Amino acid sequence: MFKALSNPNRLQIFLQLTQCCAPGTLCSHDDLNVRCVGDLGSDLDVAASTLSHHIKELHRAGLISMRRNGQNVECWIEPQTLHRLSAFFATANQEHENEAERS
Amino acid sequence: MFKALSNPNRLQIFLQLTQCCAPGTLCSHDDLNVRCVGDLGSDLDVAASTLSHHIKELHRAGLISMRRNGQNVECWIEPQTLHRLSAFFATANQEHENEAERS
DNA sequence: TCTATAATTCGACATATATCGAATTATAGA
DNA sequence: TCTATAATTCGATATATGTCGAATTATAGA
Repeated sequence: MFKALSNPNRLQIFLQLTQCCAPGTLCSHDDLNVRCVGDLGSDLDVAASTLSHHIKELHRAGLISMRRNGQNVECWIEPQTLHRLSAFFATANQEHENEAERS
Repeated sequence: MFKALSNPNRLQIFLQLTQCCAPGTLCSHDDLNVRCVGDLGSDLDVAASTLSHHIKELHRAGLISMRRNGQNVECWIEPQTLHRLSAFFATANQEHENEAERS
């Protein structure tokens, strides 16, 4: 899970899929951030094979889903995993909130 | 940041420091989870040198703080970093919350 | 059916990481 | 000052990871 996000290129891909709309806004149904593999790698400067490898890692970690659509393979965030991740840190943070305030 | 959490042993150390009290409870001032290096490695089955290395990595990533106290070096969670991490995923998750509900 | 594009698989290789043991440093206490 | 304990540093090493290019597969369209 964290291993999948530990590589800068993979984190970048993850972020691109996460930030589908303006921060704080809910993604509308048809505004879903579905991007094809090539698109995700367009500003990444890695070979296609490397890109494919990273996408696969993110998928294996359960962070993204993918589906072939013609020549393209579309990717999107796996919302449940994102939710679990969010809940995990929220819980951890709650216990330490009073400490953070103190500085 | 995520690289620091990507190693199972380091994640374990991080979790030990995070879970200072019952989930959902606020750590009281004097209940702060401060643990010395050796203590953190006691159920980890790695050499002292390896443990030291991992602690250093967590520190370099800003996830923990440390201070020498006599023979021991005490470690604790860096609450600000935990807060930022929590906020990051909370924001990301908010945009995808409606998707998660759909399944 | 042929061609172009998107993506994946595979093998090779350089670099990064995790790990250890030995030596060293810091400190407490006898 | 000597000894024991906690921790760190250092060098060595095995394994994991990121990367590439070439070959392959999947699909759309001419």
